[in-house]
Amino acid sequence: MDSKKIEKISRALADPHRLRILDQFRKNSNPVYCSEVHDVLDLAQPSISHHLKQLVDADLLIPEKEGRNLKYNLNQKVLGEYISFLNALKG
Amino acid sequence: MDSKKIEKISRALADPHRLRILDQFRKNSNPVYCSEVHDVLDLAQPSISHHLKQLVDADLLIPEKEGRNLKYNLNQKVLGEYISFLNALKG
DNA sequence: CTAATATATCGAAATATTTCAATAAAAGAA
DNA sequence: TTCTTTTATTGAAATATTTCGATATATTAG
Repeated sequence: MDSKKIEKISRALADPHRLRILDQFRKNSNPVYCSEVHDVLDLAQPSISHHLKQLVDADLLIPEKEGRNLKYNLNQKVLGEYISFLNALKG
Repeated sequence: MDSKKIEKISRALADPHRLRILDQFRKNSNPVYCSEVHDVLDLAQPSISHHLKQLVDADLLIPEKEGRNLKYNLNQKVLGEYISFLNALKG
């Protein structure tokens, strides 16, 4: 994983709302629905859309349409690669 | 490790210059001197000071004065806790 | 088709971050 | 003490991010 990608993932993780979104995956496990995120975050709809986009653009979440709804799966592969980078840094 | 700290560490990692600073630890191993960072980054001195401060404030680097100079050690404990958080998220 | 629901995009305001010149402070050298 | 070196702080400009109202798009229901 290159440095630009590490930076992007780190930035995606650097926000309290986005961390709460990710926390849903620990509580509910995959998948998490957009509407569930709406229930948990006290933000306007465009803001939630923005935050989910950051996570998808960082490849941390994989979106999938399901009719009118949108569900997200955690990208364990990318998360694992990010963790590997940090482990290598740790030495 | 609480959410605020995860956020702070993530933000500290979300910058190309700061990632290059951390890369020095992989190349040279501990400790890394402030002057070495200066040699590697093409930034004005106050900018380097700013970036090092972000890393220290996030507890990723532990500063130590050595005469006029300043050296930094990687905080492996905190880095390990951050990795643990990510592993728990990964599930 | 029309209405309702779910999500995305646009555009602008508010806020945060990055950068550097200027300056300050700390510490050793002369 | 005075000079030099090393790092930190201040203040301001440039840039990036977050937020939301308004609006657009997509999909299903009736």
